[in-house]
Amino acid sequence: MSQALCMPVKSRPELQELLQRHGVGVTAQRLTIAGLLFAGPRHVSAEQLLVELRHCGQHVSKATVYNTLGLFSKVGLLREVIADPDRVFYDSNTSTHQHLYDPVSATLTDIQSADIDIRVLPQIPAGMEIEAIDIVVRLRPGDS
Amino acid sequence: MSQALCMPVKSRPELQELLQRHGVGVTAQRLTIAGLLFAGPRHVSAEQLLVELRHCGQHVSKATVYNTLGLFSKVGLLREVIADPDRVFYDSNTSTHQHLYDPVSATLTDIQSADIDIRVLPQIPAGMEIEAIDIVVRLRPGDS
DNA sequence: ATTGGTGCAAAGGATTTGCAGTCTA
DNA sequence: TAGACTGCAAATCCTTTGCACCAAT
Repeated sequence: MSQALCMPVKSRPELQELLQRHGVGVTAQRLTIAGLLFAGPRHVSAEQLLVELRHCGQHVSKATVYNTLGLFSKVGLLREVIADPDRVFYDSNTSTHQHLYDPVSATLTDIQSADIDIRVLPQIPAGMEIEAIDIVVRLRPGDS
Repeated sequence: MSQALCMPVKSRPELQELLQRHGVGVTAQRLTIAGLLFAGPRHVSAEQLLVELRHCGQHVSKATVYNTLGLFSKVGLLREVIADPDRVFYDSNTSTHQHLYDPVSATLTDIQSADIDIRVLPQIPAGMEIEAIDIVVRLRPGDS
């Protein structure tokens, strides 16, 4: 993680606006986390984020990391990705796209929308509607 | 769960063959579990299966349920479905198909292959190959 | 002052593991 | 009998919660 991502929080008014626009109260911890996540497209688990924060010398408690990731997801700043039974990943790219998953390195990668073409028209049970269509292409080490 | 599924295990030689064919040692507990799962297409979590076993008056320990589901998945008798961060589902239908997931009732439903059309051609990282393509259509209560 | 947010530690729930006893082949 | 399998409980790991303290309105 580059040093730039550890930059002090006050110098980033655009992050404050981002949180406010989503109805999220602005706090130092949330700005720090936002600074790490919204610097670009990222796929992180709570544990990974916690480690990054420690590397930056920032102290945010584990509970706050979980609460913040959950909150950000709820308001649409993040997208939860369920690809591994052992941990939830959070994707800072909330636009519609799909994923490649390598269970060995526990790494998610985006699939470019040009590389995937889905048409789903299942019968949805009465009173239900589609919330999302999640595709995970699971990888394994090649034969070669 | 119908009474028939709780039927004694010894009277079902086809299940013994099924396990043997997959290189799995035959034991009473595995036959009991197989009897419940392979009576038809099913989507169960470990906890649900444990409850069913109790209803049948069969006693299988929690550890054995987990171990057996893991073993059956490894040898291809079951397919793991990662749709909910809180529990793994096991699908007794191992042929290629996809799922609808209702988080409210924690219920998985098959999507008929006629109702879905996918074309994926992502760039796979060198030395990797596709293990599986998993699609989960996530449902929510309708607006109506 | 009141409300919301944070930290810490404890609680929770799913899954795994260690080990002694039991069953299969 | 030797190796595999099971049960039970304890241990783990991820995540949530309870509660006292701090910050902002």
